[in-house]
Amino acid sequence: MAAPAEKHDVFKAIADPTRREVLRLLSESERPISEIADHFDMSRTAVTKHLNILKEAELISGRKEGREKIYQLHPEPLTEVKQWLSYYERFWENKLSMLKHLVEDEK
Amino acid sequence: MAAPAEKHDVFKAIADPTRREVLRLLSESERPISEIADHFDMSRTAVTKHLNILKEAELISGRKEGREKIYQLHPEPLTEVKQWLSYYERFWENKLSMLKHLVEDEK
DNA sequence: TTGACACATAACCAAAAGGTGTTATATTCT
DNA sequence: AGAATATAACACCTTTTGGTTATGTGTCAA
Repeated sequence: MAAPAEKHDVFKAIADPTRREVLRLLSESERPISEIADHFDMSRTAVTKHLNILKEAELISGRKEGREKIYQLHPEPLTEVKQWLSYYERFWENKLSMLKHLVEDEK
Repeated sequence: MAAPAEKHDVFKAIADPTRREVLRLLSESERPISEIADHFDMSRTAVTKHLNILKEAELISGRKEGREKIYQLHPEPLTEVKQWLSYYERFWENKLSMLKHLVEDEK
C-alpha cells in the first residue's frame, strides 16, 4: 500500500530553519548524513530526525550505498507551496486587487 | 530593543492549516474575530492565539472599531516565502542535470 | 574475525504549541 | 446607570517538537 501522500505536510516541513538549511545543502549536491550533520551544531541523531521529517514530506530521499546513506533533494512537493502562494501574489502585485478579490468565488 | 524578543517568522506562521485558513478568510474580506472564529470548531480564545501569531509575522493587522476588532490581511511578508521558493523553482522548471533522475510526474 | 565506522532506534527530557475555561476591561444600547 | 456584547488577559492542561545519550545493526578494512 502506497505511503500516505502527506503524513507530514510540506508547510510543516519547511517551517524549521534547520530543515530549510538541509534542503539548501542538498540542492548543492547529495550528501551522506555525516556530512550534513557537520554543518550543524547538533548531534547526528537530531539531524536524522529532521531528515526523516523531510523524507515523510517527500522532499528528500535516501539510498544506501555501502555503509553510507546518501540523501538527495526532491523539490516537487514545493509546488504545493508555490500554488498556495500564487493565490496571494495578486494582493501584492496589483494593489487594486484588494477590492477586486471580493467578486471572486474562491474555493 | 527594537527587535521583539520572539518574532514569529513567516514560515512558522503559515505552517498551521488553521492559520492558512484565516489568511484565506481575510483575503476575501476583513472581519472581526467573532466572525473568524465562527468558521472553526474551536474556541474564540484559541483563534485569538492564532491571530496573534499571524500579527507577529505581520501578515495581518487589526484596528478597533467600536467594540469590535477588525482584522485585515497584509500579504507582503509572503514575499519572503516566494523568494525562498524561487531558488528551488529552477530545479523543477529547468530540469538541471543534478536532478535528472527526478522523473516523477505531477498529480 | 575483529574492530572501527556509519547509521538507526529507543528511552528520556525540556520547552513550545495548541487547546480549554474563567475573569477582566471596554464599548454600546436601552 | 445597568445590561449586553466583543475582545483581552490569565491560568492551566495536553501533545508535539527538538534535542540529548545509550545501545544496536550492518559494512568495510586490516
